[in-house]
Amino acid sequence: METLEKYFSKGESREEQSLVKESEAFQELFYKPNLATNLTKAYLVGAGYDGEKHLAFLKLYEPEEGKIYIWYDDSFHKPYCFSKQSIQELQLNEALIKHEGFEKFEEEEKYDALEDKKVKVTKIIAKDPLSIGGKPSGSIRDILKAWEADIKYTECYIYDKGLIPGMPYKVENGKLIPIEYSLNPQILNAIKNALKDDVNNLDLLLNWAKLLECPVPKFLRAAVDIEVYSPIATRMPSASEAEYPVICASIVGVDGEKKVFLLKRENIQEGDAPLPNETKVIYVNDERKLLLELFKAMLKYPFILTFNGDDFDLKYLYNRAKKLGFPKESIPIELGRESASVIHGIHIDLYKFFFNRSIQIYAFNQKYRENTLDDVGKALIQFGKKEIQKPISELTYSELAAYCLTDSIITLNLTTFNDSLVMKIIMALSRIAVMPMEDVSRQGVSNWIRSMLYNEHRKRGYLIPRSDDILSLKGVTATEAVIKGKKYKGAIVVEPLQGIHFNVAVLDFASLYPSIIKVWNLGYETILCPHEECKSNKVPGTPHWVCTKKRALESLLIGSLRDLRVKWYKVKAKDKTLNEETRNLYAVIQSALKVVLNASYGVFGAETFSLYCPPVAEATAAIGRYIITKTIEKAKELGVNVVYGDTDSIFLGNPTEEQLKELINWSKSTLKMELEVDKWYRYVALSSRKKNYLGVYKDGTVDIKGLTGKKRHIPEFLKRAFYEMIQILSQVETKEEFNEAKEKIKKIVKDCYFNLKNRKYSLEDLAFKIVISKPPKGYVKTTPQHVKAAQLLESKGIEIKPGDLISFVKVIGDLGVKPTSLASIEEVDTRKYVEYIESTFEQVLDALGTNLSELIGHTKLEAFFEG
DNA sequence: GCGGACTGCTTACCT
DNA sequence: ACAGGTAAGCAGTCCGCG
Repeated sequence: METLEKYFSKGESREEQSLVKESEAFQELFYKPNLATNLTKAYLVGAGYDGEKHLAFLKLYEPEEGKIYIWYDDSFHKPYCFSKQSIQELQLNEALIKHEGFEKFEEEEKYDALEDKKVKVTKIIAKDPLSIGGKPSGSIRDILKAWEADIKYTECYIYDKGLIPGMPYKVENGKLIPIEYSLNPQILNAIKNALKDDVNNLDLLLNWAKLLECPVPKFLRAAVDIEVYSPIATRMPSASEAEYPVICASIVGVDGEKKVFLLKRENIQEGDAPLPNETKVIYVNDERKLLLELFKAMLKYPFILTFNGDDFDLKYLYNRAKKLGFPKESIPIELGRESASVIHGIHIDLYKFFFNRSIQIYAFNQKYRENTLDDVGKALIQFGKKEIQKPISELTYSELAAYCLTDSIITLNLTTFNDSLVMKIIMALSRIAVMPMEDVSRQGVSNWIRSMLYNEHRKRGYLIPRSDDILSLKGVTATEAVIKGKKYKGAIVVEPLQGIHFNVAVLDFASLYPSIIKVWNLGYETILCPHEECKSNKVPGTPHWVCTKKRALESLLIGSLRDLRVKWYKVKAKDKTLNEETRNLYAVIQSALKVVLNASYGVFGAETFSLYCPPVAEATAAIGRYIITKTIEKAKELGVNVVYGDTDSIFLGNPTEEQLKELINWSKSTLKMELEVDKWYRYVALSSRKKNYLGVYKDGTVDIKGLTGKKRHIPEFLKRAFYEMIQILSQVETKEEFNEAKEKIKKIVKDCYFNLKNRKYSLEDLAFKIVISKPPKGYVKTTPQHVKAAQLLESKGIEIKPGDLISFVKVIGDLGVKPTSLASIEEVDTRKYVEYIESTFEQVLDALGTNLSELIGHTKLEAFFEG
């Protein structure tokens, strides 16, 4: 049996016994920033505002030393906003003139894109950011109609100085100088060549390429995790109260350092849970010492990673340290309203990053479904949380250490796997969004796009429009949505032609909506523009028109990013002549671009987007409908059988190469849209349902879309039976072979039914697993089954939070359901499960031109087997 | 008082 | 806090029924 002895660093642990004089110990933690006076190469990773010095500052990361340097603004840049009133008029505004934060006026000329004309504006300069906006009342933006008054000051600073977060800079005698990155001539030529069709915005495009191709440094980082004592096992201690002691903390560095700090408590056994070899286990008698040592260890790493550190770990540490009498300056943590930062560097909360829906779907292809460290870890690095059988507070020292350490290891590894993929994505997004890493990793895609567009406005001297002005000028939609309560009509789904179709080509438009925004010049300034002569340039299917005189910034930016992704990064990511590392890099960039592009249409229809402009979104969707409709017409004209289509794709039954070529060329020349062959199926099984099909590729791999058997809430036993059926269908090559397949499917259904009736399946197999999206009390209109189950769990004292996965089985009785953990196999309502078997299989049999009753010869499974 | 038709709610999915 | 469209199952309501 191994004991913890070997992990002890004997000397250190003796030292722990006698606490150094406290004040001296705290002194060690007092943060002394490294000031940037001369640096040869450092990356811009953060920005802030120093309230005492009244100066903006930047955080520059020097990767050779692994240190962060602080650089203070040397231009006396001040926060400001704009007014359309003249200085003379504003002079009469007493509240403004006498405002304690007001400094001075300056006259400026800006381009007002909403009106398409130059405007004279007055720049109202303030002494500090809060005076512009942010005070509970009486900020300058509250006393008059102001423009650009709700941009975060650090962002404002970054845009004005032309800085790009994530890019390298040097400092010479205190002066900050960008390090120009130039593309190597070979790459430059290759890009030019790939994009030769789009010469008009080549410069913009090459500028993006420079940002994206510029190498990313290695980040000296460590993951931190803590465990807190809790008197009630099922309850998470509150981070704002920080009532209970931190009993364990771990820190795992990318340099291999692994430390676990354990608080000595009474009646806790050492235990014999194994730990990784180089782990340093440090026991302390005093919780203050534990925090002190952890803080000291954190200070060595400029980048601190956590999983939910904003809301828990760092928040808890900060509040706990204060409670234990730490002087404020000795706590290397600062709490914001919704985040926690580390004073000496950068804190990245990976929970926030992985929780981001766009990241989850487009960057990681829905590989993880729940937003727990366990689920994300298992999905991305095949490494889940340590399983524990007891509450945290009852674990032995070694179990606790192993548990806590594992969390930090997973957290760190989530940023190291695949050649630090996650760090690279964050850097790429940081550069595209012109937003520091800490913000980009916490905020959603609509804020990234906002920041990208704001920066471009500033760069070009555009006045950033107020949301209410956009809305009052261009807030109206003209189409009616199919779904009640939606703002406008969306995409078309083609009625599927039920049955089996062999040799089906699936064509789709590459990035349809971004292409539309590019080709049709869509943006808040060009839709419903003020020019009489543009009014005839109508968006099909709507009364809206689009400007013919000015190019919209959105169209320009989204268009160039789209071209770069489709024609360069996507192609290079698949280029087998490149080595794996290079290909990977291209893949990372293309997926970051994908995340941004996929949202670029939706944001215009999202009220929370600061450039919200519903007719832009409506026009995009309308043009999409026009394009797919015209394409289907053309295909039919060419004599091709269109069997299905959805939004940007059409499924063509057995087309000739000639027909495909003609259709693709027609699309390019007539619609200005790039249509391409995306997939080629050996056969597709279409039921009568939309968004619901099974496609088998020539090599036998299968695409399953929308079928019940694939949905993640369905019981495991049914999923297994479903996939057995898929396995059989994947082997079918010809029409004739379906008969044989049907026989095999019949057997699967039969087996499934008998196992169910004879209660051969475990409760786990029978469990439905449904996410509860609100707290159980939040369901006032109806009480769905998973909520009933959740209520039962709550009555047993189990905490249920939004986002939890509720596992329940269907049972006989009034409620009809029970949580899996509280049910027994005898009370299972098999009839309900039989209905599920029926409907799951019917979906596929429907497409095969048969059904269960035909297959089995009876109308109901039950009747057939019982009879 | 009960069952069928209907609407609305909720979740999971597709593009 | 990116959008709209679709499938499925269940909850709840209304209506007819001497």
